[in-house]
Amino acid sequence: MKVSTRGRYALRVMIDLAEHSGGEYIAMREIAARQAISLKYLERILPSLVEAGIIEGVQGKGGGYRLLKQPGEISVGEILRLTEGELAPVSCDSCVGQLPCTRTADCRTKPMWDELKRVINDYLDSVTIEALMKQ
Amino acid sequence: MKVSTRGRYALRVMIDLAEHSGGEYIAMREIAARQAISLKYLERILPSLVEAGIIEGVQGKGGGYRLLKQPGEISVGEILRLTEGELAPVSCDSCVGQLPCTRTADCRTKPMWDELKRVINDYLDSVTIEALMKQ
DNA sequence: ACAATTACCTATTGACATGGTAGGTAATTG
DNA sequence: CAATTACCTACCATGTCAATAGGTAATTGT
Repeated sequence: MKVSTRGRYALRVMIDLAEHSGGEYIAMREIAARQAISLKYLERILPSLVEAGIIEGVQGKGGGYRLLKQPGEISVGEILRLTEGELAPVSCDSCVGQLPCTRTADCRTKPMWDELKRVINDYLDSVTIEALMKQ
Repeated sequence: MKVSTRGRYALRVMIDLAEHSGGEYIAMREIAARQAISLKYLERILPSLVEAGIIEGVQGKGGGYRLLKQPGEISVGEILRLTEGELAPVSCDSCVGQLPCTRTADCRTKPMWDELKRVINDYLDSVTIEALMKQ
């Protein structure tokens, strides 16, 4: 039941970008230094955020990254789903599709896991990067 | 962000015990067979539940396990905390104790993680074994 | 006495995920 | 020409998960 560094680092980058952006591009090297995160490691985390259209990366001298959306319009849930994968506490694919389920007692817990997933996602979707900045 | 088999198995055992108990003791071998879980593996999961006074184990012929509380008085959160450890999405001990925190941006996320933990625990504490049985 | 059963211990294994490190090429831009 | 992202491969060390295996001891009903 842990969120890994991928997701936590991504959040820190988003906050950093939001705080230091006046529209110009920010080199990832700066952020890596500021946040004390390996540049190479960050390099492997960011593409999913670019792909999703949340940030933009520009090559060349003076290039770097920039937010494409307002901090108030980016939710924590969004970032974590992109970097961590689905925020589901249990991956219960084993039951899905094959009915009747072979593990009765196990599937009796499925509605609860589904609801837990909903609770988690609802909360994380309600928090924005902007809200985090104001802490 | 996953709940491991330890917690999931423990829940299945609790449901099984609740369903098959008329006060008598149930051999763990029966449950292992019924739930298709390795007996040896179960043997290592149960002690924490015994220690917490949720179930009782009796040795000797005719012995086995039994619930010590009503299914309606045992919460899922309780079982998972005993078998999985603390249900916190982030173990942010690094900041605690040392002020001022060295990672400003990271700690800006702490209140959110705390709240997420609360949300998760609140939900899981609201669901009882009895409720699961009725699914 | 005997069989059943939990209680408790150690050790090992295979698979997988995590959290990086290292090094390179290509493309783009001021 | 230098800076910078984009994208790639490969590797590694550590830890966790999910068991498996085997044993001893203690307890209990019959």
